[in-house]
Amino acid sequence: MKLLIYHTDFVEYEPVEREGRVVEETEMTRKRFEDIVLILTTIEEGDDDTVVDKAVGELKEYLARIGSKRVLIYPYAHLSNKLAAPEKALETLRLFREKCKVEGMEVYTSPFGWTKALLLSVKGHPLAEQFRSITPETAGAGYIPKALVMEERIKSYWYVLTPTGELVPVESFDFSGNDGLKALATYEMAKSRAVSQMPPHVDLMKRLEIADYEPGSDLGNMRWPAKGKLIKSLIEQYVTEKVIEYGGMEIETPIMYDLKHPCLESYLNRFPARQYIVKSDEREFFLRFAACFGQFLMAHDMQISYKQLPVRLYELTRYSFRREKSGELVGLKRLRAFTMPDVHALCADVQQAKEEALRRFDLSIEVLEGIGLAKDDYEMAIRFTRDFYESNKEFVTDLVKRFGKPALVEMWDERFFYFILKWEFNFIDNLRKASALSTDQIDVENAERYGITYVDQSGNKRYPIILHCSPSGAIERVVYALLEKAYKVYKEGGKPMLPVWLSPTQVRLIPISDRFTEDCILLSERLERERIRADVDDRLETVEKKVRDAETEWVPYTIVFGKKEKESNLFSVRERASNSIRQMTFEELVEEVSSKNAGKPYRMLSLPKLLSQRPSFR
RNA sequence: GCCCCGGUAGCUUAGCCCGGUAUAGCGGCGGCCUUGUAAGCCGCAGGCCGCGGGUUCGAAUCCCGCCCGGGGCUCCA
Repeated sequence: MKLLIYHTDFVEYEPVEREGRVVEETEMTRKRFEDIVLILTTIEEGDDDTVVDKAVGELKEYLARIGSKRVLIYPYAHLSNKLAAPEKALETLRLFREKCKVEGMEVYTSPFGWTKALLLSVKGHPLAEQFRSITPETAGAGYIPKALVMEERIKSYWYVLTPTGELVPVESFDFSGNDGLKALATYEMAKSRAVSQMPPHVDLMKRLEIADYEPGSDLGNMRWPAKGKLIKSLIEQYVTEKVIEYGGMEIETPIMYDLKHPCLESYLNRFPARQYIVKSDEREFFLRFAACFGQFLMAHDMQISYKQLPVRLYELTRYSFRREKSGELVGLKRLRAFTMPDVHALCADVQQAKEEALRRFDLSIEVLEGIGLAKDDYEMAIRFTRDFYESNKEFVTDLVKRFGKPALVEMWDERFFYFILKWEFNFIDNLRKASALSTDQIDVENAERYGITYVDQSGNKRYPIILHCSPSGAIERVVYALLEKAYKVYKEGGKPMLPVWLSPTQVRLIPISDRFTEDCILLSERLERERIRADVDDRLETVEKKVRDAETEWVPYTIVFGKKEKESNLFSVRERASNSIRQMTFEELVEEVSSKNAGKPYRMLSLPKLLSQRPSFR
């Protein structure tokens, strides 16, 4: 049985002619109904009493939600290609009408067996259009992906787990001194992601020419002018280097996959209607929303011995795509196209998976630390089944102990997802909204789904456990976190800035007049040879103006260069972080900046060295 | 989809209630100043007031429709 339901302002129909041998008698007049629920009903082969009961139940529930009782039951054969025989269909339809009346609905009917002219006006609210498919087997709602049905049923139990292994129900945990965690708990448990005000990073990303909206693209697809691109590239490079150091094998895979690929179909159901679809001739492809597909398909074809485990595959996806709801997209926090480092580890068994997970946990903390986000800046959430916790308490506690702060726990009675454990680090922004940065999952399902195997000691093929980790989270989101963090500093009276290694201009040279521009250019070249990004503000502006502009650009070191500097080789270095002017030699300056760049990637400034030559991106 | 708010120069914006084709700052351009640590001075250019229609002698302003953006709600086929 199929029900296509419309909540309407009005419906009009008029019988035109008899269509089949089984026909109900009716008046040949036009009928109009105001503010009524139209139910286009198709009776299919095998529909019985239980189906009707279920349909009535669903309908009743629906009517309660929209607060209506008036229904027009309208026989409509076009929702199925396996119609019941007409006699049987009419009988079932009549039963349906009767049961609806018994349930207290105000039932109107249109005649079975007629071609009818139909005019309707559907109300514009979210529940106004509904579809139900009810079969004897399920006697349940169709058309809803399994994962979503399960998600509805999932009951979460919330706790806080302390580094000493105490598991406290969230409502009895004392959050004093753990304000960030409190914000996370509130945010998570409400399950709401909508944003109510503009977060401060949005203005910053535009003003600093880091990122901006691209009106010519879809929502959540950003443009990155030169400074932003430099910052983004540096973070990408840094994360990649750290993952390779950890043992990741960097690979690259396609961004689009066949919608009909058997392995992908069920995984796809996890995110119904959230993909971009690309049509190419007759085929349809979806744009990947994670690196999993490419890596799993690659792993499927690999020959792996137990001796090689864990095998670690790494890709930085540029991009992954998710068609997030428009209301959720603000600035860089949540995007439809994002850059995601993703490292999978294939592990022999749960024991090896746990050991590997700990390494990746430490890696994630280290990566965030290197980027400039300390443990104070984020909170941990960890999710698992009760079962897993009971038999792996020591491991779970070890994770929280390594984190060193209490963590929010979401616990389920059953395993609904493909993972048995998942943790994330959540950044809390200035609006007290949380968003996940690093994450790792222990996946016990996908190896089988994708046919990924390794050969064990006795020559048998076995399915590995797969860990899914993003050590930093989306790169764009890392930038968001850095900007939000800077704003927090500013709000508390400090000077907002990016880490020196990420600052596009690290040293700004300000010649006191154009007589010194040449000296500044030479000095900037010396700095560049030391892998320090320097530029020269050669504009015919006052020193004050140029200093001010350097400050509003968040340049970490500024040198005003004039006669004194030329003669003494001692510089007055204006340092943003300490808001002071320090006398330094060239060597001391190089030493200072280099120490902040140590262990981090370097890229040249991809902007004209002379500020007079630099166009504005906005 | 519905509700609320908005759309004026490259950017930020005044004017709108109460109709008379528009204000300022930044930025850009030109000139003066050759400058010592957060905005030097003078001048110039730049606007189909989101689009379409209506009312009116006359619309940025009032009315209707639409488009786009931000937010809320809701659905997450």
